[in-house]
Amino acid sequence: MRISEKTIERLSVFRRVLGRLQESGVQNVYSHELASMSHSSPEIVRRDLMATGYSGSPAKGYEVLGLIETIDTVLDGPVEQRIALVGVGNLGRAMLSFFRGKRQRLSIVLAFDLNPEKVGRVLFGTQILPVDGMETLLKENGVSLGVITVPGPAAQAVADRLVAGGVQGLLNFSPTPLRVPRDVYVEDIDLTMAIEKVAFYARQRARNKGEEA
Amino acid sequence: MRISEKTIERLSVFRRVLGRLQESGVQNVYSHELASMSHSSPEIVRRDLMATGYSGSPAKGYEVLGLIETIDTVLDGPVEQRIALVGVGNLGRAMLSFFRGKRQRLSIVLAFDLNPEKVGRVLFGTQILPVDGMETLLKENGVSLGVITVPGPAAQAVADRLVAGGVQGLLNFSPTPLRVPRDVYVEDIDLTMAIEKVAFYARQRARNKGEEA
DNA sequence: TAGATTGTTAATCGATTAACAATC
DNA sequence: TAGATTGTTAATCGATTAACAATC
Repeated sequence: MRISEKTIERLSVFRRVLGRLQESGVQNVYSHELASMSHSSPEIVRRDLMATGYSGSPAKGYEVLGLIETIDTVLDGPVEQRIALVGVGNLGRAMLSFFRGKRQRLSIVLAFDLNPEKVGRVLFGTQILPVDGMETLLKENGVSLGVITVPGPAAQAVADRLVAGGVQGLLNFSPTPLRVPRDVYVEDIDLTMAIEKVAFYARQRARNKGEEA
Repeated sequence: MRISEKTIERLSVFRRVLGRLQESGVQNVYSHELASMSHSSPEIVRRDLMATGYSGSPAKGYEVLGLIETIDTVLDGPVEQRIALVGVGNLGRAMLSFFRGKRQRLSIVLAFDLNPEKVGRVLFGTQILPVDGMETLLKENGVSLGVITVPGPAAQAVADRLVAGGVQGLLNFSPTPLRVPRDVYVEDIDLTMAIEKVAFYARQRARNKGEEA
């Protein structure tokens, strides 16, 4: 079963909505309900849920609990995946606090920083390590994912070391497009771009609105 | 001229690459060069640049300086847009430091926080304000964009107040899908989702690799 | 002029939407 | 049974890719 990138993103949103439903004691949910709660369309919901292999019933819709388990299997996977974070600035700290205990099989186990003053401190349960023996530590700890929260100019060097340490996926917050081997997956989150995009569309909508009136 | 969402994203990446080229004293650049430096294809680059209305020449490619000016006109727009940030946690601080003086016509002018201990402090040149009179302050300062960096449960209430204050675009870092009027643009950045996506694809690629061998 | 690159048009691809039979 | 929703197939839409004439 091939699951598209967009489907993965939406499953993650559905998962969160389902979590809230479960807390509220809701046992079943229809596609159109899930759609309206997650800014999607019923068709999309049905299609995405089908992709996970989970089936609903025409009478009761989808079982919340079963669906959560199925989505978790898809998103989290059967094996544990360990994450290393490089760059304990504001953004790095945000990621550490965000991710503490969020997912069972997905956790940040190592945090690195170049600054000697930060090294040795413990932040959100994770000790900050020096970048010196990074490759060895990554391998020893079986780290397979990396989060890059260093300033732009340092990003490529960090990526190279993470890859050398055996990392298979990267979450890159630097604005630098990274060069990595083909079999390494990179997800870029460009904060500057995001706000520029918001600015552009807000402006455009305001203009359209003005033209309508 | 209608510019697609993806084109806007890529223009932002091109803009950054062009900035580095300019610093290096490069005056002209070909589509295939820009493509390889920004993880794109020459066709995409040509198409996106055409959308901005800027023309290259077969002999020299695109003028770096002229292109930068054109992209800035598209991304930044002709008028100043002011941003308010709500939630001065780790992520909020990261955004404040990130954005300080990055763009001429795009700046975070107000920062709000619920915590009385944080209120009054000055962070990265911005004074932290209480949420009490938010709507009035937003209007007085002509704020048109909002950045939401509060925990999930508080996000909807914050969005409502920002919209009431006249904001036309939101950058939402909370995992809560926001309900806003149609004419307000919302860009969601879901950090948990991002890392789940990386985990999923890294796992998938590792598996594909194993199957090939 | 020759060669590479540009702007432009046509073909392909994938994702979304619409339509409909199957199911509880 | 009737009605709403599901899984499935066909049609639409948009973006990417490929092909090619125009240009320096």
